[in-house]
Amino acid sequence: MTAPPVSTSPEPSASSAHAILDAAEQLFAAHGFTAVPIKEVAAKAGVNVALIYYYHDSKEALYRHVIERFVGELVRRVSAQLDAAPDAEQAIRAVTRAQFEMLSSKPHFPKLIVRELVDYQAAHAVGVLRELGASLFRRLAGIIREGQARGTFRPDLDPNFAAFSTIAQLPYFFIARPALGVLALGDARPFDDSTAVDFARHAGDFAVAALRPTSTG
Amino acid sequence: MTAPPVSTSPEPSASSAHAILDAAEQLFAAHGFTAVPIKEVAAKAGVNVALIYYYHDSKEALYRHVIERFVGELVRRVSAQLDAAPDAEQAIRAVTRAQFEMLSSKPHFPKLIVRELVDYQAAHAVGVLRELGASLFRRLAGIIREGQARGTFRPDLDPNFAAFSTIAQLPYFFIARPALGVLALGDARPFDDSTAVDFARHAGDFAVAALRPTSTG
DNA sequence: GTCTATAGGCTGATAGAC
DNA sequence: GTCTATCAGCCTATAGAC
Repeated sequence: MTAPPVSTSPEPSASSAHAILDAAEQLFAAHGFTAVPIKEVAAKAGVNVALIYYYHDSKEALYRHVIERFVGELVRRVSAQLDAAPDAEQAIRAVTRAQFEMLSSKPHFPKLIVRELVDYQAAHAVGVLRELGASLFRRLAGIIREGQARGTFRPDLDPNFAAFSTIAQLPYFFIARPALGVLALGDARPFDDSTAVDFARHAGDFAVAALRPTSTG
Repeated sequence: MTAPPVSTSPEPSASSAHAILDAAEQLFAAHGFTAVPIKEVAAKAGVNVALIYYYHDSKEALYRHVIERFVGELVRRVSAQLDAAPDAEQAIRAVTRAQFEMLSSKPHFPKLIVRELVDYQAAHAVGVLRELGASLFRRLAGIIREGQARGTFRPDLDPNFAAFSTIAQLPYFFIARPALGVLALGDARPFDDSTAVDFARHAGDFAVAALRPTSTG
């Protein structure tokens, strides 16, 4: 999870390349693409501005590379969790758990994703989103559909919609987190980490509860 | 809902003031605060740049005024829907319905809200968010808590969390909408309006299903 | 209230030395 | 690979005429 020690003989530069991507990822997530001058990326990465243009054709290309890198990691992590789930209900919980691990280990991820979604019209990451969709979203929807066929899940919910309602909870929680203290408590203090842990468990519970057949019908 | 005809005798300027706010609202939502030059706001509003500084102290002040205006309207609309709901289950559906009406009548709203949330740390709208929280979120959580006390809702879910899971669905749907076609269908074409109507109904169903007691426990 | 004209700073990007 | 030096353009904001 931490940056691995890089081979020091032929390409002593690879660490700079990583540093640039890391700095850009954090800054773009925190303040947005246009709000961050490359000068600032360079400063945070501890390199010169010109070096960024050595690795990337333009500021926008840098942004695209950042998006591609982190969406790739997101796909890998969640896929691994899904592979290990024994049944449909466990799979639902596995998805929210994987989301939580991802979001809390890299707290700026949801911001980046959401910024990308909001700016989508103008945007960069279509190919990368297609990959994300194929490997994750459709897989989750398929699991729900299967559960419905076997009778463990209620049949009246649309599987695509249910999948979306399931995955929407945690990203939106992390985005809204700074405002949540105000919303729920009338207080400016943001929720602490244990609240996030609790909400992650809740998100699994909520989705499973929605998918189970009801007594009242 | 449309701009009301303004008194034309003493202040013929009020229409310019409105035009500026309208233009800024749309542009900031579509492209973000830093990405939009005031020059562009002026052009879209059909006025001169200097006039914007006549009404607003700075670009950031203009942004704050935009946020305050539309959050006020959001609060008013959702409150009205909640007032009319006869019972807890209807109230849940009323919230998602009000969200849907708001979001589809002003499609750029969720973008603005989310941008504001993402940029929150640096941010502007604390007071306005507190108002939103008091009148809407806590009211919804209270309704859920009441339903639990009466036995119509399952008691094991946290009322605040359940309220959040409920309201997260629709904003996130509208934000992710341009990507949804890709996610679900592997196709770049975005969902049409009837899909949004269907999802709004689903969001109510999903939340109510999650809150009802289950047969399996 | 509304405009024209303009200042001054910062930004993305490149050329070229090492 | 990495840096120094530099430019042209755009951006926020103001002064002042009408």
